[in-house]
Amino acid sequence: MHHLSEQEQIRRNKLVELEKAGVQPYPSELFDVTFYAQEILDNYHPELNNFQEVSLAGRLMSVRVKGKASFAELQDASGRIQLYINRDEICPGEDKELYNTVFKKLIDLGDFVGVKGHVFKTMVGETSIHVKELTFLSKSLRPLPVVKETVDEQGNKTTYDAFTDPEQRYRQRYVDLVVNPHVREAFIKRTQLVQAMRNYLNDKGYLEVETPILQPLYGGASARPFKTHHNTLDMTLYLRIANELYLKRLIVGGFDGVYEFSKDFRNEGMSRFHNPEFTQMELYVAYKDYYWMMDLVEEMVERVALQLHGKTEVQVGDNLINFQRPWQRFTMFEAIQHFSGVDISEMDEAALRETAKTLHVPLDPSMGKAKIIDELFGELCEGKLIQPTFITDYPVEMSPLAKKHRSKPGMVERFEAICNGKEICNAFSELNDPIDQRMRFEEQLELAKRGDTEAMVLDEDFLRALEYGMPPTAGLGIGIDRLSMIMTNSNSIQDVLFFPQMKPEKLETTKADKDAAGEE
RNA sequence: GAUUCUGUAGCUCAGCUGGUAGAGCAGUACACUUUUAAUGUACGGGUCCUGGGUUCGAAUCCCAGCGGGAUCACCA
Repeated sequence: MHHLSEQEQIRRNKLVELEKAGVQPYPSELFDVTFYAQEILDNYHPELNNFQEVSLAGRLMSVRVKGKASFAELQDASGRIQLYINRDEICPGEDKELYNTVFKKLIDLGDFVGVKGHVFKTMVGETSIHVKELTFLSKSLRPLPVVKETVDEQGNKTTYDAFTDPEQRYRQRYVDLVVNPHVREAFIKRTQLVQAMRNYLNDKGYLEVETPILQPLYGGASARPFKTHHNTLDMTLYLRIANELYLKRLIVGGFDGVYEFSKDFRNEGMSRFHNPEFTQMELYVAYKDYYWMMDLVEEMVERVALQLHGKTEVQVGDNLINFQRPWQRFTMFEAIQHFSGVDISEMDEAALRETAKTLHVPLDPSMGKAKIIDELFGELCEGKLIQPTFITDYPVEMSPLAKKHRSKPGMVERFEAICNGKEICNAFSELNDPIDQRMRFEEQLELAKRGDTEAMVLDEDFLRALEYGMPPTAGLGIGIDRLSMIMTNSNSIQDVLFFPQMKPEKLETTKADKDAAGEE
């Protein structure tokens, strides 16, 4: 138990006083809610005389006592609406305790109440609930930050004492959500984004599936995994870094379109674009290739933008991004030529190194040809690609699960979509030649031997599946957090994750902490 | 991981070249029956992130640590 502040102690005292006054601070029975605040604000018209019997519940966010009548604001899941509470209306008889003691003394900002009454407009024109019945629903023992707002004649909002400290906002997201309505909006948009994608994929007839998160071998991406241990089996398990290899097994098994929204885990650095656990949507469709998949991505993302914003344009920082089809398409070489003026498509490693030097792109001596090309692209192009753009045809060395290009030696049939200077998806014609796949895995093993901690591991069972035969397949991975950042104009991944990963704060040690420590 | 900024009341913040800690909101008490950042009067509230050091004296200066933000590097 932490040390109680003066205000917390006062609220605890009020809890006792409420019970003495015969008011349950945490009643059990349901409270029947018939309307949301926003519905009333949107649809109430005095001449229609509508909303004459309403029942709402929520948190009291402000109270202005004016003697025997008071104004308060009730915040429910939809928004805020003003309450008008008149002493003699909620206390029709001789006993005025509900108003004088319970409402005026024992109810605090943040407490949950239910109200019944009718809607009207005050003299200054504010749509309000004329409260006839006030029901106490739940006591709040900690004071919430009090954020105030004014709106001038032009409709410009000025906020006072906004709750802005990022650390507190992320650690106590519940508080952030209560007092910062824009935060709630961003998360609703994220959910709508996922729903729009799911609806799109379901309309196409693809099957949403679930594959293991705890895996004996990790694969499908180049990344370091989290490692854990299963006690009964006494074996090491890894948290998945991607779901690619399991989904392809399902294509082998005869499903011809499968997708999964998956939490993946990568044991790597954190930044405003990286959280240790993040969400991807991966999709695999049989008998298709990467050109087909590009069309799908365009259509799906355009549809997401339309569903979230009602238009294909989305403001992201200083950029207005337009998701309308078709998107620009560049091969990697074309993109580099476009932004640097240099055609590197026929260059060997030495010439590439020379080019990098003249373009001031720093290189590491250990980098091979493919890595240099990737570096050139990353340095010269990626940040400049603001409008959604497909970059196609990557060096084979960097894509061990992608099919070799049908006509360009040394390349694979792969594309990424870049938007606002960042990758939002990665896709390819899937490698389904089991002999080629085995060789690619073996090359990864070589990389690992040379110290590459992110090299892929060889998955015998996956190869066995491929040997039974997998149809030509197009595969896609799309970063949901990244796409959410764009669609909600968020500058940090922490703004699209309810509970971003943080170092533990100093709270009193709990029993669970001690147990966990004891087991190590 | 590097650089840099930052940590003071429940919240948002001031606190200068070191001298017993301040404001607004929130809280408490009183007044006020259509107010709206309600208003008026009075009052209470602090581990100045933690630990060392310098000093007669540290929120302030120095060192170390912890948390957070931003930028950069690796990665989705």
